Amino acid sequence: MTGPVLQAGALDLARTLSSGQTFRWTWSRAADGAAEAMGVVGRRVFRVRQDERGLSLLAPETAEARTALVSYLGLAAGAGTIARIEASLATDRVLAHVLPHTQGTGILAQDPWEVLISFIVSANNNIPKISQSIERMARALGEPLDGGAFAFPTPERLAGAHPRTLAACLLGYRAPYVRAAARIVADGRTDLHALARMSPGDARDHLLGIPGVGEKVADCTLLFGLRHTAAFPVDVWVQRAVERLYFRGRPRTVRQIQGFARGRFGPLAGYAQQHLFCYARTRLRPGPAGPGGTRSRSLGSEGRRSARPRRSAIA
DNA sequence: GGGCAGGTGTAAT
DNA sequence: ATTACACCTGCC
Repeated sequence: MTGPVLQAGALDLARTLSSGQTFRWTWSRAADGAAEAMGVVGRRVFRVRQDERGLSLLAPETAEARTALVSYLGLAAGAGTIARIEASLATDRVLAHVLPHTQGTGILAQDPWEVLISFIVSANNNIPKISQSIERMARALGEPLDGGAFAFPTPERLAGAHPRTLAACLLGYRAPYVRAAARIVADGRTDLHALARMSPGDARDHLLGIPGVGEKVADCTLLFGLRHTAAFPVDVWVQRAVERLYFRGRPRTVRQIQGFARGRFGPLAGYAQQHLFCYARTRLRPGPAGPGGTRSRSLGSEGRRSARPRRSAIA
């Protein structure tokens, strides 16, 4: 029996957890075909499921865990928040066509420390390897949890890690950045919770002073860790989507795209970014990928008639 | 086997 | 302020 259903509103669990903002969730197929997700949040190992009945927490079965999950999923402000935000975004002509493919994508309330390190690791990297590196860091340096899982390492543990340990996590040339960032946080030069109380601009400036943190990683930390929803991280996918959908495929600099996003989406830019990112990942992907064979190469505002190809939900 | 993957640091203009 | 380049590593 699945436990009581949570008030998820319009949240789409699969889309949210696979939208590139977190790297610690895996998927499995339940006996009845529904997708179940397992992930480490803080010191808890969550098992979550979403089907026709709604969203349910399979484990841990405690009231505290339920509260923590609701908070983590960004539902603390109320289950209707996502629907309201999407209604607002839909007033944008382009997003109105994007949203049918991406609706339900929420923004998680993650630990800014974990977000910071995860996105330092993400630089010039690919998603499977990012997940693998993070998993190895947890296994090597994190607190053991139930079920053979491990918590994300603390700043102190990561700062004190032997270079060989970090090398075994396949961090490559990012290892010194991870180490330096961990030291800065561990010794208090950066107080991530204090950053949460600063203005987004000041917090961003501070983050940019951390080794391995450029504009993209700083904006990801602002958005996913500090919940500054005006932040607009521009990665290659978002850049691609904005150029295609808003500039007729003409190249734009990251600077131009940031300025565009700020003016066009304002305080909801972060949400717009999530939808554009998901859209690009599922529909603007060049070349063949996945079991379905070749993907459509057609780009731009055409090609939005058929249902999107169901990506196998394996993280 | 060269290129690429959710960028950043550095050295040049 | 902008541009070019190298970069661990696994995968195609």
